[in-house]
Amino acid sequence: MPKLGMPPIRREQLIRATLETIDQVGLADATIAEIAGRAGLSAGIISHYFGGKDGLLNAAMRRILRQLHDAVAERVAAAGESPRDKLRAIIDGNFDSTQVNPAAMRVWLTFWAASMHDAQLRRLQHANDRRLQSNLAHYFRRVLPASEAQKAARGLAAMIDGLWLRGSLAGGEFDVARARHTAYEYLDHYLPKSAH
Amino acid sequence: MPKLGMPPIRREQLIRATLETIDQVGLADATIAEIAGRAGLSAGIISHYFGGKDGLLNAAMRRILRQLHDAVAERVAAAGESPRDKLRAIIDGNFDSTQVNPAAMRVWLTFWAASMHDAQLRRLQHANDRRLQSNLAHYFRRVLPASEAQKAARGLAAMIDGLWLRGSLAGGEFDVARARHTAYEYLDHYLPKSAH
Amino acid sequence: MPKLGMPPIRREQLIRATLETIDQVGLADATIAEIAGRAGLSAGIISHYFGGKDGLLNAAMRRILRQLHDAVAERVAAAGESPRDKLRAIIDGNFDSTQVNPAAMRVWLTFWAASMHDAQLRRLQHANDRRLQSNLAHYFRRVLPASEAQKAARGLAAMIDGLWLRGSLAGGEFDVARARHTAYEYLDHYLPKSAH
Amino acid sequence: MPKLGMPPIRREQLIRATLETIDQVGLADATIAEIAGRAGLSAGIISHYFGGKDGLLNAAMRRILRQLHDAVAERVAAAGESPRDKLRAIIDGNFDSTQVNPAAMRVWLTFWAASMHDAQLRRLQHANDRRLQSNLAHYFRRVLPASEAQKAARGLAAMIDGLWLRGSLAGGEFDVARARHTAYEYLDHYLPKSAH
DNA sequence: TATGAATGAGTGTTCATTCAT
DNA sequence: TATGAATGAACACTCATTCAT
Repeated sequence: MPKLGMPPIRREQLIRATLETIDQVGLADATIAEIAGRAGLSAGIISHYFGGKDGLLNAAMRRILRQLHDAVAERVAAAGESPRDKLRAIIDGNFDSTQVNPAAMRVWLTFWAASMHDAQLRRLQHANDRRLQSNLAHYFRRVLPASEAQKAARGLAAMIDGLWLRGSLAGGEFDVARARHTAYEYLDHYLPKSAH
Repeated sequence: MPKLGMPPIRREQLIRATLETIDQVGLADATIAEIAGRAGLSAGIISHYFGGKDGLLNAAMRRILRQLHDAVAERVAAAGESPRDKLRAIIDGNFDSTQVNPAAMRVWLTFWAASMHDAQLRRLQHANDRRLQSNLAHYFRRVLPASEAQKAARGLAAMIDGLWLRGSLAGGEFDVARARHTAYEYLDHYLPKSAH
Repeated sequence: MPKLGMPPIRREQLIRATLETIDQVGLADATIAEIAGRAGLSAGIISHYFGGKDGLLNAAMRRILRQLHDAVAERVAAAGESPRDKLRAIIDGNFDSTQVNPAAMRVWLTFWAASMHDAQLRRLQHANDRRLQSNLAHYFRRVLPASEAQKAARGLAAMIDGLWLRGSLAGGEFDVARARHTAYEYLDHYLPKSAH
Repeated sequence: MPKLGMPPIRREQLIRATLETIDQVGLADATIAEIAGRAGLSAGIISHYFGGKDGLLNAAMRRILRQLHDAVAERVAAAGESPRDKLRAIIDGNFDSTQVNPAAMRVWLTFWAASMHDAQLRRLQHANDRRLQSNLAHYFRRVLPASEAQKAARGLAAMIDGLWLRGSLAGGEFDVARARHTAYEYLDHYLPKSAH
């Protein structure tokens, strides 16, 4: 049916329905019938577009990783040129409102847990981890020796993820201001005074 | 031959097998056949002793919560009488080696994610949260006004859980010394100088 | 349910139901629900006993191969000691009434066609082919040089299978007497006069 | 642009793709997507031209029956006028190279098996059987009394099909010369000496 | 004429649960 | 007390078919 250009629309619908379903009923109850139903489509179409449920979950996880990446990239692009500005932009991107709302965090934690026993999801997770760290290390290297920069990047990455997860555990609203403040302090502790 | 006293032994076997299974293959693949197999028992017995899979998972979660509780209680009992000693004992108990090894943390995170969409597990989770907080508040109240004590307890509880989860994310060994140090600092920040 | 000794009975029931189903509705419509229904059992039990549909079909094909083997072995054991007697017994076994009734032949032809595109079934088919031929060659070698024996065995095997299939195509009753007569003539043509 | 004359071309493409698919992957895996893909067309078109998959399979079987019919008719037309020449021509047509190559035989056997449980295909099969036999009987009647002619036709038809199937079972090259020789002998056995 | 998006019935399989022993 | 045979609902997936364009 020459309703051309449907594929990207359908994929989008299905990925959104997947994230919504995981948020609301959890991964264990996220059957393809449930997901397709929320998307207003039939179950069969999931295999048609994503090759199967695994493909859809994979695409859904990629989606939230990409949203995070985009949120960070935007802020970094808009930031000033100093390493400190760039690093603060990375922090801000990670605490973007698209990332720290309750629904997103529930989905994140779900994928996190799932990735512990699913090779494909773990790969995505690790790629994301590495990207955050190398991104941080890139800017630290401008003002710190290589080994110091690595250490600082590792520490800040852990702090960001830690604050992040601490937020998802709290259940209530994520206190962005406070998380940002904590991360900023951590950052300044590693930056040479001259770079402040 | 009735084999008196079998029930507690069987329950123990099955709960251990459940935790081991969740650690190794994940909750999604933790079928009762798999669990019973690891326990060296038949699948049917799970319904016999726990009323069903849900009952077993519930019991397994209670088990790890109780282990945490015991680890804390022991330390508190052995600690000095000052609020600071007691509060440090609570922190130490939470970072006990039975709690921060990779397997235990994997299971914890799994239950954490599951409790987001399972009413029974959520209840256990919340009860545990409240217990930690009221425990902390109890000792804070000895040296702080009620409202201050509440706030301090809430903050320290979040810090403990946060450090804890940050550790499970890191994947490697949990740095107990550092986590304890961070929590101690947080604690001293809230305690009046006179209580140090 | 300690109704001990059920497995072999169930397997038997299911294999019989499979052959009956293939005979009556064909392989394409031989769903596990249909088969299990004819056996008076639930569909799930097939995976339980045979690991899946493939396993059951495999077992069913093995069954008819084994029945053929047994029919031949019995006749050979009861036959006189001369190569001619043994070879005639092999022929007779292949045209045993358990093998040449319409239902059996329909199932045979079905498996034959299926084995053209199914690796597992083809393996069974070939193993059976080789067994028939080596069985024939064994007796031919007593009165013929090796290479001659091979050729004779190859020829007689083809003749047996050919008559057999010709029968299944005819649709009506298999004319055992005529098939046997034809095969005997073929046999005598290869045997040295002294061996008649 | 209506592209006049497309229908017959499309039908041809699809029938060929069907036979090719059945040869290579078997009837069970001959999905319409697979067939349409081999034809370089979309899946929907099959229902358009053949009303559905059944219609296509029907047409494909008709095709191979017609190819056989044509091969026979050609030879009969070119043959001498004696019954013996005509009958030999019918035999030759059945062992035409278009009929006895491995691919054609695999498809034949597949349809054969399928026709055992599919009313439509069985009808085609029987019509073909009857045509062969009445064709043979027609020429036998010139030199034999009616009842004798029927019997001879039935025998020769069975022999032809039998040799044919025996060939498809052998797996290797079909020995046309030998099959023809066997059928000729059978034929001469029934023909009155004067008709040789 | 031909497409390809979409459906939904049907399939094999898994698995928690039941129950006779 | 404990088994393991058996069930049946739920699942992901396949595929012939339909239909708007």
